[in-house]
Formats: sequence, C-alpha cells, structure tokens
Amino acid sequence: MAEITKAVRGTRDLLPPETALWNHVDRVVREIFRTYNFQEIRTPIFEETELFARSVGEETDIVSKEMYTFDDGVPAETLIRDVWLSCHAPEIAGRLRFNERLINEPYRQGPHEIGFNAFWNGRWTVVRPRYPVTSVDIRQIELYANEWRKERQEELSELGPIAPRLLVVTAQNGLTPEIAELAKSRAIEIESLSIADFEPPQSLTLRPENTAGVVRAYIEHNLWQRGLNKLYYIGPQFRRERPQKGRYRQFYQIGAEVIGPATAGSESPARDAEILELLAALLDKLGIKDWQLQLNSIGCADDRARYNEALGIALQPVKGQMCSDCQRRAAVNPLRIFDCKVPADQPIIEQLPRITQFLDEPCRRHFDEVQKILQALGVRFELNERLVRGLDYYTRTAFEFTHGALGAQNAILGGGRYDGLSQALGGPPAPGIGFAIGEDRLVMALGKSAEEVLERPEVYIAPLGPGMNKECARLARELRGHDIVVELGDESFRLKKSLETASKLGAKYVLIAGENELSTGVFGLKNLSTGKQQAVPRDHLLHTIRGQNGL
RNA sequence: GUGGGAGUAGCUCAACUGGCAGAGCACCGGACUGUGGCUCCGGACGUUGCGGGUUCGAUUCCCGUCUCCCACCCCA
Repeated sequence: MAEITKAVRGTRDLLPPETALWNHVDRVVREIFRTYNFQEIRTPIFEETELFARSVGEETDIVSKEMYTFDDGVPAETLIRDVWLSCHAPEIAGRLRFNERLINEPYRQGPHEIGFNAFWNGRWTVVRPRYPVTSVDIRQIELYANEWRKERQEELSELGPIAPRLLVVTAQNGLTPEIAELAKSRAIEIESLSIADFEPPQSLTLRPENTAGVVRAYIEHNLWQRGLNKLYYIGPQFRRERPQKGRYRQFYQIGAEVIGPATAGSESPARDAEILELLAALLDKLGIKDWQLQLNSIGCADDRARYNEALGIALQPVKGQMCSDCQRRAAVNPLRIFDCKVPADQPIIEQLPRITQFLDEPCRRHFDEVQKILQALGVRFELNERLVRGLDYYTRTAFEFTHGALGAQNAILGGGRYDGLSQALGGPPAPGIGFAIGEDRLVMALGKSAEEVLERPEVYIAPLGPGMNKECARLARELRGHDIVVELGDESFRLKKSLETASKLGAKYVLIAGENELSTGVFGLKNLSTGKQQAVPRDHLLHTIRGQNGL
C-alpha cells in the first residue's frame, strides 16, 4: 500500500512557530470585536448544497465549479452482499441518481431503465450497465448480469453463489403485468420495491464562505427577535481552485455580519461606516501599513437591472474590439468587464456607463451618508467605480481592502451589503452588511515574524541526577499553577545539556535542582541573559522569578 | 480549467557539454563527570518528487505524472 506522506493539493499544515502568529492575529481580532460589541458565531463546516446555490449564486464560479460537494448517504466503505438485476420505470430514474458516478446516460434511454443494483451495507446502490438498454428484454438482462459477474468473479466468489433475481422498481410500488410475465417465463425470482425504498441522499457542501451559513442560522433561530445582531466568525472555508499565492483550498476567514430588522437600524449607513472603521482599526492594530480602502455602491437590485441593460447596450457596438475574455464576460457577466487588465481595452472601459450613475435616490443618499461618516471618522478611502462584487447577494455598499505585498491577489478582505439575502433564503426581511478577511493573506501582510510573538518559557528546570525528576515535577507544577511558563528537563541530562537546551528555547531562567539543592532547600537560579546566578530558598522561588520578570 | 518556472540532506542551495551526490546552517556526541552562548574534534543525514525511456553509465537528455511557485480565469 502506498504511504500517505503529503497533505493534499492546496492544503497545508500550519506549524509552530508560525501558529503563534495566527494565534496572535486571532487574539487581536477577538479583542477588537469585543470592543465593538460583536459576538462569536460558529456554524457547521458543511451545509446543504442548495444554501450556497441560492445565496452565492448558481452562475458564479464558486458554485458552478469550485465547491466540495458530496452526497450524504452512500457509505464510503461498501461491501457487496448481493447483486440484483433490476429494471425501473424512467419516471423514478431521477430519484435513483444518488451516485452520479455510477449512473449516467444509458439510463436515460428507452421505455424502461435497466441496471444492476447492488445491496451494499444495507443500502441499495446502482452499478452502471455497460450498454444502453432500450427495452425490457430479460435475455439481455441475463447477458449483462453474467458479464458483470464474470468481471468480478474474484470479489464475488468470496461471497458465495448469487441467485439471479429480477428487481422491479416502479413509482407505484409494483410490477407491471408485462414484467411479471416475462420474469415468470424465465423462472427468475422477483423482488418488488417501491420508490420509497430509494431515499435520495442529501447533497452537502463544505462551506466556500460563511455569510450564507450565518444568515441561515439567523433565520433558523429567529435571531431577529433580538433586534440587531452583530456576529463574527473565524474558521476554515473550502474552495476547489488552483492554488496560488495566499490562496489555498482550505483557507481561513475572519468575518463579521451585522444583520437584523430594518427597524433595528440594520439598514442604516451608520452600520456600513462602523464596519469600515472597525476594519481600519483592526488593520492598524495589527500593524499592517499601506492598506487601501476601495469603496463603491452597486445599488439595489432594480438599479442593477437598469444598469445591466444600459451596459449591455453600450457594449453592443464596442465589444467586438475587446479581448476574448471581455467578449465572454459581455455575454455572461458584464459587470466583470471592469476587472479587465488588458491595456488595449482600458479606453473602451473608461467610456462605459458606471453603476453610480444608475443609483436611485435612496441608494445615493445611503452611499453619500456612508462617505460622510467615514470622513468625520478620518478613515481614508478611495472611490472605485470599477469595484464590483461577484456574489449574487450583494447590494449597495461594496468594498475591498487591498495591500501591496500580496502579488496579483492584492485584496486582503472584501465585503458589502446584502439587503435581500435573508428573504432570498426564505427568511424575514433582514438587511445586513458583512465582510470576510482572508486570514492566510492577512498573516502574510503582517510583516511580522513568528519569533516576535512567540512565547518563550520563563523557567527551565534542570533536574540533576537520579531521583530528581520527582522533585522537579513538583516544582514545575507549582510554578505553572502561578501562570509561569515552565519547561522541564530530565534527570539524565548533564547540566551542560540542560543549559544549552534552555538557551535554545529562549528561557529566561534555569532552575538548577540537584541533590545539594534538595538537601539544603536552596536552589540555583540562573539568569540566562546576564549569566548571573543566585541561590534562592525554595519558598522564595516564585517571588524571585516574578520579581525579576520585568528585568 | 489554461500558460510559464521549479522540485537534490531538517533548512538554503551547489554539482561543467551525461562520469563516485556536495557545502553552509541546523541536529547529535565528545573535548568539559554540577554551569549555556565562543572554539576545536567527531557523527548521523539522500529511493536527487514519483514512474517509464535513451545510454556502458542519468541529478543532468526525452516522455508521462504529482506537488509547489508565478500568472491567467475567477474570487472573500
């Protein structure tokens, strides 16, 4: 068996000391959220596929090709116990498609659908027939069955002989007289199942982002009854895309959502400004310099509809001169044309209408107000009329924070308002605004080394000689109980080795504990940076270590 | 999914047009039996990403494949 020695593509291990950096970020982030009165929410790491299709948008790349989706219900480890021949009526073929890899085109043909069913671990699953079958011909069924069995002789022989049977499944729970007659004439045993025996599995997806999950939870737990909800999350997300700088298939996001009934102020521009100011404060507190806030409004759904139409008309005469990507975008998602980096296209793009020209009065006022508050707060921003958002649920305010050190993937976080999302998912009206920070990229932008935030042991205890481990364990327990970081050596180590190790670990003190010290009750405490050593009675150890911490 | 670059010791990297796979750092031990950093001496360290081909001989050339990096597509 091949050894598994590598993390799968696009995933990675976060190792110490780098994890210290991540913990540092988490700590700072939680502290900021605390002062803005946000509370943590933790949603499941997978949800029903439908949730993401409905919120993120069926047509987005995320949903159409970048999600980790799987069917719940077909056991990964299966054991063939019995093999059946089957034919089922076409109207239930859809219900049988619980394993896409096993069923495909051949099932779509003919008046009846024919295949082999295997009873695996107490569940029915379907084995793809090798040829399209166009009619119920028992002779044909037998032929396929024999071929199939021949191919799998080795696995099947361990299971003993298999009785050929005909499995009939129909929507009405029963055999058609035609099939019954055929089976009888061939002396084949018949088992009849109803459609209810084939429960379609649930399609699940590893979350590609967390806003959908939060809004789902908001609806599920009637969170609107609390008024305004200010929620944050930190956790892994999953996207099946080609790895690149700062882009992993399991990546981490820090995000927050402000959501609630409009009467609770959730629709107010004050919320937008508060979120943006929070982010500015957060980046500053993390010591990230040189960030830029790009701001735009993409209006409400109506504005966007009118704008899309105008954009389409404006593109009509000029799109032929644009790059092939843009021609494709013009057809699929015209807004994305503004992402184009091809120099030759830029003059054309400059001439296109801008979404800001199409904002209705409330949207315009909202956007103006956001800007005014930001100015009052001294948060610097740049209007970027070309900033558009890819996900379906966004409305009005859209923003990104970018950072120079991140290569082509220069966005460190992004977000915006999503006033219609709750209703799109079947919930109550609940305007909201949120953002998500790519934590992998945030850590990259920190410009700080893990060593700077790594906590070093304060005391290294060096037991000297046989029998000293016991006493030193006691000492360690005592010090740790007083919140002192202690590393413990071993009585077999020579003192030289202990000192070396302690020095490498960056410990402040070495506590020397040999037989002499034990009998006199006075221990050697050596300061590794000054090289000075003093004799400290056991009762004073804690006090001495504490007292010198500041030095 | 597409294009380009790269993969050699734990890390950073050498190895000429194909000829015994190396250095620095790190690691372990000793000099020094209870006093670190400096120094000296010694030690361990590899399926050259994986698989195939050409060759007397492949880290080197060819093909395939995997992974990483950079960019595209796209995106919080």
